[in-house]
Amino acid sequence: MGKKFIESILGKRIEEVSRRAKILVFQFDDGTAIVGHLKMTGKFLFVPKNYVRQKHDRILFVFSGGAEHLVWSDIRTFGYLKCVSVEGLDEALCKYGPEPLETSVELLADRLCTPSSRTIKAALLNQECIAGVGNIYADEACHRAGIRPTRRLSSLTAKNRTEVIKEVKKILQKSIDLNGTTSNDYVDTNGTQGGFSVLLKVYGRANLPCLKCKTPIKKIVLVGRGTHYCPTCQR
DNA sequence: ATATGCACCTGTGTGC
DNA sequence: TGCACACAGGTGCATA
Repeated sequence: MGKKFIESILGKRIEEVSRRAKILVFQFDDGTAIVGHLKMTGKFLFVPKNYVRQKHDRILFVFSGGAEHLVWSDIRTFGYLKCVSVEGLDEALCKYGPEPLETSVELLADRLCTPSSRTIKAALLNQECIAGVGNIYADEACHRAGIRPTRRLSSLTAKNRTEVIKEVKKILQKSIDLNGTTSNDYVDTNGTQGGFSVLLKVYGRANLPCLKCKTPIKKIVLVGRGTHYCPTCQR
C-alpha cells in the first residue's frame, strides 16, 4: 500500500464499519473514512499477533490494545482501499441504486419497469439499478423466478419483475444467513467458508441436469459474464 | 442506449 | 510432467 494511504489513517480511531452496495466503509472519528472494494479475491481476516505475512497480503492493520490484527489480502489485486474526506465519501457512494434488503419489492420491481432493450441479467448486475447483486446471485435469482437471463426488460410482465425481485431478496438474505458463497477462495473475517454453495441451482452447473426438470443447464456468455440457466424451466 | 471487447492480475483446472 | 489456454465472485473504459 502507498505511503500516503498509511499516513492518512495512522493513529485514527474507527468509529463504525458499514457497507453500501459492494463498498466497505470504515468511518473515522474525524469524518474521514476508508472506502474499499474487495472485487473478486479480496478478503479481510482477523489474525493473531504472531501472524506471519503471506504472499498476497496488502496491508496489516494493527490496533492499539487489540487482541488481533486485521489483514487485507487480495490475490488478483483488483480491489482497492482509499481514504476519503466527508465529501469524498458521499461521492463514492452516491451512484448506487437501492439496497435490495432495505427496499420494498414494489420499489425495486419498478426499477426494472422500463421499455429498455437491455437484458434482465444486465439490469441485475448494474449497481446503479439495484445495488449489491453479483454474477452468482443474478443467475440464481433468474432461475428461481423462471426467467431467462437473456430476456429484455421490455418483455417482462409485472409478475416477472415482482418474482425476480422477490427471489433476489430471498437469495441474498439466505446467503447472508449462511455466510455467503464459497466457490473458490472466499472466506469471512474469521476464515469461515460460505454455506450457500450447496444451494446453488444453476451457477457452476453447466451441462449438469436441472434439479427441477433434469434438462442440462446451459452456459452462455452474457454481459461478458458466464451465465447459467435451464432452457426448460426458464422462459 | 446498449452491447462487446479488453484491461487490470494471479491462480487453478483441463486438454494435449 | 510440462505447457498453452480458458476461465474465475467485478468494474471501467474505449469502441461498435
